[in-house]
Amino acid sequence: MVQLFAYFHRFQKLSPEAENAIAEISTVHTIKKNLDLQPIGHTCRTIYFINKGLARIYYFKEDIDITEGFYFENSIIARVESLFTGKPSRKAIQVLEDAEIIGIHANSLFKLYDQFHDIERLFRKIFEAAYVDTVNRIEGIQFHTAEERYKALLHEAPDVLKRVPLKYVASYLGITQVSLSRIRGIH
Amino acid sequence: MVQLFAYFHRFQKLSPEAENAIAEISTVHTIKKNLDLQPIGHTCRTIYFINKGLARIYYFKEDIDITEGFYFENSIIARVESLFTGKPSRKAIQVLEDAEIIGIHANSLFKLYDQFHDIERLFRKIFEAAYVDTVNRIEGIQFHTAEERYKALLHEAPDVLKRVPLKYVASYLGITQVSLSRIRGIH
DNA sequence: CCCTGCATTTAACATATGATAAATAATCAA
DNA sequence: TTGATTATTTATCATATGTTAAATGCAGGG
Repeated sequence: MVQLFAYFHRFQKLSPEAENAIAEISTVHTIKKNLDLQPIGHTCRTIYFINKGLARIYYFKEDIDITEGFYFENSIIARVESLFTGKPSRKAIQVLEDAEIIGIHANSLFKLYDQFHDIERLFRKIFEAAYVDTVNRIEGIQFHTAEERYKALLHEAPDVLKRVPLKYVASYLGITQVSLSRIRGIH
Repeated sequence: MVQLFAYFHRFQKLSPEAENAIAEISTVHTIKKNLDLQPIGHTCRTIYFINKGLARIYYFKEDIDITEGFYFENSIIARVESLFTGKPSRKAIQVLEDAEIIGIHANSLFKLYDQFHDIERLFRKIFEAAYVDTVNRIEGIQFHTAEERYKALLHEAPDVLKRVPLKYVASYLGITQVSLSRIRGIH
């Protein structure tokens, strides 16, 4: 849990009582490469933190596997469109390397919000930051060619290209795998 | 302010004291069509609520005007990538119809978070919902043709096409105005 | 009411990306 | 190591969207 609380601390200082309360509703999972941490069709009731490994959120659009995002060590991963609405998610979380992941039980966490103002504040800040990332990502998608998007990824998150199969990267960039391969070929 | 508090109430019940505190840091502006409510290059320190009218957030990418989003009556508008980071925004807010808008002073609001837990909770929920909208929008962009995106907009937000000049709609959809016109031509 | 300046459409051509198929390359289990 | 499976690249052709230019339509100010 050390890693998790160090991550939290960057957003918000917590009282020891608050940390304990979070620890009590959290469990550590080890999960093998390529397995789904959360399946399609179930409501998201867990917020995950990645200690070790790498995961993606994906869904199917007309039988085509589309990656919505990649998530690395020391980051939070959750299907927020389900977590914050209570609706079942059409998305799944898949682990792309053998991973160690902390799951925080969301309903219990939301109850802690009443008791610990600093916990509510912590997660407010975490999701505000994630919101900002998402807004910035739209800007990246909206008016760039596939090649520009590839180069931006190469520059901003080279780890994705080192650790993730290209077939998953292509849909993340909004193109086919064949196009991605062509773009890489040009250099 | 009635409209504003009715909107808030849909997310979170507030105490009368909390409502008063918000009212005290809020001011009503009337602003003429086509004027910028907030210019490019300044840090966002105000959260706006639209009582009447219609606005967009836009920016320039290599001299091309790009619309990031449209915002109608009874909604919140803010340049969150500046509001939540304190960095200057490369984006502006422009009013597209004569408008009446409530501005909430952000720094004062954030101070109220300490005093009124329910205000912090209110805005946590508001921005969680906005975050979900943004995540869903990425899904809409990622793997649809321009024609599909146009039809989706026609279906989900026909008001945009009725009230907004098409030149602004095109960049919102991630295409040129000529392409949009062609797509509309086919029906 | 008529200009004048924008907004929108139409047309012709250029290009990036998609689709399909086939060839290599890499991975993994036996 | 071998063979089977999966991932990636390469090639060809089709098509959607971009680019530029011109034509048409529309709105606001005098």
